[in-house]
Amino acid sequence: MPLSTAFSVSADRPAANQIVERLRTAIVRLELPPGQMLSESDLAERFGVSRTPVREALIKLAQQGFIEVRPQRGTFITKIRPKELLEARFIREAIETAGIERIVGRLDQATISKCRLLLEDQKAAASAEDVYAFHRADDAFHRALAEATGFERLSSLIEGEKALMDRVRILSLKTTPPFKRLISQHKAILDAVVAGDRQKALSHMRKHLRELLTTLPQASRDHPQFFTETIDPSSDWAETDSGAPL
Amino acid sequence: MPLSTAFSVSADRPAANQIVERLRTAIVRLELPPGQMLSESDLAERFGVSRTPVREALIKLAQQGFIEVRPQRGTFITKIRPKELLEARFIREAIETAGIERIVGRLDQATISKCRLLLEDQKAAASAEDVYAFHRADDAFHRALAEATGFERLSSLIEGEKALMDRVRILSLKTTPPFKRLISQHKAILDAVVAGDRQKALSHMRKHLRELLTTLPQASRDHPQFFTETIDPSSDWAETDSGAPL
DNA sequence: TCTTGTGCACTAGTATACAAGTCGAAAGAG
DNA sequence: CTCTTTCGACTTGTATACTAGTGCACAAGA
Repeated sequence: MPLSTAFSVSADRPAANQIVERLRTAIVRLELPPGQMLSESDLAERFGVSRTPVREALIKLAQQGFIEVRPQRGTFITKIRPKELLEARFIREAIETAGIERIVGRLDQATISKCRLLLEDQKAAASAEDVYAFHRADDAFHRALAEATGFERLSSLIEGEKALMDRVRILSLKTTPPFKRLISQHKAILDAVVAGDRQKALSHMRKHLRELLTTLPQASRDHPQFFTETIDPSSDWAETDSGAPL
Repeated sequence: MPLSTAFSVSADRPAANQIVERLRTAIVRLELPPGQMLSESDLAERFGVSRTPVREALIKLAQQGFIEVRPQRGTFITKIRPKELLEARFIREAIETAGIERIVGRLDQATISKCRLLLEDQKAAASAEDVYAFHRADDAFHRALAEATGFERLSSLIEGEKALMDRVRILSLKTTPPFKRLISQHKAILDAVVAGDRQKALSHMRKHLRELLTTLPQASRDHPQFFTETIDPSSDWAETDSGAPL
């Protein structure tokens, strides 16, 4: 979403929700760069609505950590905070491995088929070099596994943590997309879960998650304006996982 | 907060935030009963402000899961959903045990002192039979351990999950407060963490968390109007933990 | 040149008015 | 009595106007 683009909202559902979705997508895709200031009145004009629904959308996005409202000063796209991403990874490892524990060897056939289909989607997106399609399929794969636990909020929680990491993921997918590696990791996780091999499933999931931010130091140096700080790859920034053995 | 009470907000900080805090406290303490309808205009009148800040407060509370907005119909305090509580417990077990893994044997002296002080607070509150004071000290204890991981969002995440369980906790604390049991569990967790006994610390934390909802079936039968469904204690409702051994 | 003040253009926060949908009670027809 | 219809009193959603605070440009003074 270039900063000058005009959008319109449909009348059949609340404008605020539509604005949330559009802005969130634009933020995650870095079309709205971190640090960028947002003007409520400007957004209202571009969306063709009044300030009220825009404000309500911004409140929601602020609670999700995507924007920061500084009273009487302005509203800004949050810069990427490496420490926050490491936390998100930690939290995801804790939750997603707990989820694995719960579903290993107990996946129903429908979920297995769904996951295998999503793996095909990922392969297709990788061949087409469609970063966003791959991204969507990746999300859906993790969500499918989370939903298989029978816990509804689990997937939305994971999605929230994922979203925080998405901007860096987009950066790295654009430069050096490790499509094949990610796909094979997903396949390994799924196979182990289906086979009921608890240790293997856990270890694959842990490895998968711990690798997600390997591009963080490089990205923070390539785009320092997007980050609150740059990360020195030689430092101990990676020593933030659970410490559990793979 | 009885339904007819009038409140006022101070002018030195955003009204919406003050309203969020007041309503949240009232909801958690069941002063605003689950299922109760809230009127924006009524709240505005009682707080002495216009509908706008009230609406913004309600949006935030809705995102936190405390209220539900049904367009053109009304805004309601959410009823307690047992399944949601079991999820919250599952998530807490995943996250808090991961936190324990990270801090076991590595607590600094300041944190240790702080935690011991909070244990004293809990004892004092138990003696005084002050449910809310105990509740606050309990929150602070878990938060202190979470913050010791060095991860800032961890404690706020835990607090969110705790808050969902708080209404049931308040119910059980009011009828049969297991103060002493909770305190000794806290002490056992802390001692094991300080001593660096990983297995013991994990097992104590797991046990502590899994016991938190033992009063859920009783509470759901005593106050069915607060719940979306009642829980049969003989059912397998408890079989929702991670399955990890104690 | 540097400092200081002053005003203007911006910001978010709040108040108020109106629009659009929902539900129930009362009125009227059979 | 029963069913139907209509009207009105609610609800949340949105638009608009106003308030109060921030910061920057720019001019006036040393």
